[in-house]
Amino acid sequence: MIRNELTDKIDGRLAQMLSKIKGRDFRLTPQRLVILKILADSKEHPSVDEIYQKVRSKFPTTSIATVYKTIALLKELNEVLELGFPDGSNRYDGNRPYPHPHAICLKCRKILDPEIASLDEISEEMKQKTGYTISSHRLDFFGLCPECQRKT
Amino acid sequence: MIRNELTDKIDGRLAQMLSKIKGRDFRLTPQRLVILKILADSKEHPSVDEIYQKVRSKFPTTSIATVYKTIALLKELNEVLELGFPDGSNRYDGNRPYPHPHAICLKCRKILDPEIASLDEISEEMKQKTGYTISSHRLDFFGLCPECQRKT
DNA sequence: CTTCATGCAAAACATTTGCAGCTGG
DNA sequence: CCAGCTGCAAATGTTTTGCATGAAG
Repeated sequence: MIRNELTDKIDGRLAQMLSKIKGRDFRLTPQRLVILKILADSKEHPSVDEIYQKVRSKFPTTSIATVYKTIALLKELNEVLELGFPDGSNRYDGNRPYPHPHAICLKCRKILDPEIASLDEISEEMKQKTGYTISSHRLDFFGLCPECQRKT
Repeated sequence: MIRNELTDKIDGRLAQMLSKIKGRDFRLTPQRLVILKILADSKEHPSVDEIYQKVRSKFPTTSIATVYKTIALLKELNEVLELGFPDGSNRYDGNRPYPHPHAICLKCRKILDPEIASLDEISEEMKQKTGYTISSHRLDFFGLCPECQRKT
């Protein structure tokens, strides 16, 4: 069996999701399992429709309501991060379900998750200047990815 | 005539919007002027519906389509910042129509615009790590405002 | 006068909900 | 078994669009 850091991490995410599901009396249906797998390995930050199409390729009668309901469940369990956009083109990250910065290409919509230091500093400064308690954040940078820069 | 830094700034924003409007062959209707004024002085980051209600108190026959169309125009002219949220509760800032950080209360939805240093650093780090060109960003912190903390 | 803007209603979307029937545990 | 899930369709809520009428410049 082939094992490496990457597959271990994905398996870890799926296992984590499964344990949360079983923790309460939620059920593991075949459709749900497929959706969990897609999201656990969601480096491309898929949209609802992309998830829907993938599930249907395995279970053609699946309804989009099931996809939405499963995502809603995972959001409740804090096992998926929702990246909402004003135009409704929402994207989901089940691989890193906690707030983190994104680089978003305005042309091809590719999303990267770079590691950025010093976010804690800003968070602290924010607390002090506003008096708000900070429980989460959203940090997105918009521009052109290297590939789309070349094509322009 | 009473003048101070604040009213000057607001008047400045309105004047800026008006000059952009007249710059091309866009027309200045009474409804449009009211919407511009509301947005130029939008420290509360109003929603579409809040703007709609205010305009209707002055011009009762105004349609919500006109509000949407005017906002779309201002977005094109880069004279309003749209803060979109996944649940469709979008908010607008015509006072500072450029990207800047927000502190958003999860309970009462009050939004503050604190001045935060060192965002440029992060932007630079982002460029270097992703290879993206960065043309804009979005930085929101979510938590409870001081008032809602007291009530909890 | 000649566009462009308004206001209305319909359309377009994404997402949610209600419910009968199905099924995982 | 039976509570929870699925799939369908209808409902919801927001934003957009088409078009006839109205008004800014």
